[in-house]
Amino acid sequence: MKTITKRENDYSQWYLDVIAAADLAEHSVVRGCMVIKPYGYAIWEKMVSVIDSMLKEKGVKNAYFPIFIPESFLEREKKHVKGFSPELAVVTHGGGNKLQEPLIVRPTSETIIYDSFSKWINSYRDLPMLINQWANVVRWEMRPRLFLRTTEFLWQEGHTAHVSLEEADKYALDILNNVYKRFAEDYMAMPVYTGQKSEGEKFAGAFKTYCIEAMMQDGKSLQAGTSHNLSDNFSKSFNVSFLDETGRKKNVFQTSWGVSTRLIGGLIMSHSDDRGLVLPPKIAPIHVVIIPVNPNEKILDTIQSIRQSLSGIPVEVDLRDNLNPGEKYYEWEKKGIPIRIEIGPKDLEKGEIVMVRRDSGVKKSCPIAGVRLTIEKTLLDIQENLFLKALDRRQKSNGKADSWIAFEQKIRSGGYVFAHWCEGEDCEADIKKKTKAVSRFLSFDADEEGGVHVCINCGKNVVEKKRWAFAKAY
RNA sequence: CGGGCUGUGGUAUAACGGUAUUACGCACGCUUCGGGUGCGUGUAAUCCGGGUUCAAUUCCCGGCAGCCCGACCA
Repeated sequence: MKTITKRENDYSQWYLDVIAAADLAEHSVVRGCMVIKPYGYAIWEKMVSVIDSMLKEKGVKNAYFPIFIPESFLEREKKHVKGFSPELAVVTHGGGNKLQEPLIVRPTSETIIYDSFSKWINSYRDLPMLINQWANVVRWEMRPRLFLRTTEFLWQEGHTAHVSLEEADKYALDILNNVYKRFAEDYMAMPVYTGQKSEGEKFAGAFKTYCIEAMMQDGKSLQAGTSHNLSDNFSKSFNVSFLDETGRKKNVFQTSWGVSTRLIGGLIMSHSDDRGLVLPPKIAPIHVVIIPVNPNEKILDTIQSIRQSLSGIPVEVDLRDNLNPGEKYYEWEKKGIPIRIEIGPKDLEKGEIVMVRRDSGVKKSCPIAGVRLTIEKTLLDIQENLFLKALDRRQKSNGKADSWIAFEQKIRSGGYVFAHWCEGEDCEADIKKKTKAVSRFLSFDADEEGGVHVCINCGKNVVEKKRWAFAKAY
């Protein structure tokens, strides 16, 4: 079996090793695509079910739209098509004939959904319209990376229409803060910053792009989710309009927002160690694995009763007789199962089991009688511990810079660097060229600083009182 | 798409241009079982297409794919 070891220079290899060892996914024969294996998919299903119910609580309805988008649809919004055209997969033939108009395999569904919106929305009474789609999309990226950037990926894309720009903006932020941030932090135990993207990093066609952004263990930042205020950019080109209370025709204001299978990449990069994956309980498909040691009938009976007392908690009992206990320990550790229970003759004599935590590796005996309570408490504790560990790591790698020299140095050592910046697109490109880092966000939580500030790179006077976050990114 | 490295059973590896090595895995049997038991028997491979050669895993060209570095990005 592969030994997983994190080294500075082949972090990517470590990441791939974790994916392989945990049996999450593998490369497909199709360039840039991946096969998500059952265990990896179970994690995705868990994410889907949580996010889906959070969205439904907000009144969002699920729907489904075609995978094919007529080329002319994409061309209606100029910035949109310009942003996406380099990475489109195009279908030119169907039924053995050349198509009159090429069909694009959706890279995102704004255009085809807004075509429907234009038919569905007539009155202010139809608003807000809140639609979500769970789907696959295709973007022909230059450099694919399992989970983080694959040619085809799974996601949810939400699309809403509102009566005013203010309402749309509020909604985009509501999803960001109350769905995405909450999911990332409370379920994935992955601390995120919320903020706004720079002009250069904005979604193609958006008025404003908001994001949640997480710091990975190797000091790079991952955009884990985005929410866009599209203003009326798309509704103008797709003629999505309504009559208001006074009978006046107006264009709607729209939002779109999405998270993808990239979240799984974020999960791996946030918590995994040299033994493999580490899953926060709220995402783990299995919470507890029970491994009998030298099992006899009595032990099997005890396991049955423990299992019953744990009803409602997903438990797996590993009864395979062709493996040693030790081999099983390694295997389940690689898969990131939060708690392992060992039970053998010696434990049974004492009326105890051995409980081992995946996050800390701490091993301890506890009485069978109170096992449910202990497990429940430990699961909560693991969930919290993983979040705090990740938060602590982020805090330690954070830095501030007030001079270019300090900026360059801090970028090199990884983590976020907070600095004053002029927000110029050319300036951003220049910073990227010099340091490989880009602006990640203007944090909503950042403090406004008084006094006069100059741009970290070009030295121009800066109006914005908050510092931008810069980092290398995926 | 540019620069670098690489492509051999399921995985990891070996082979001066000459019968494709070894380990793990997998299957079966026995043996073990508190952190990767031991033994035996089996199973299975040169990315694709050209070229040079009596002979190509090895040399050359092209393609495809992976990894790293740029540009792109959820």
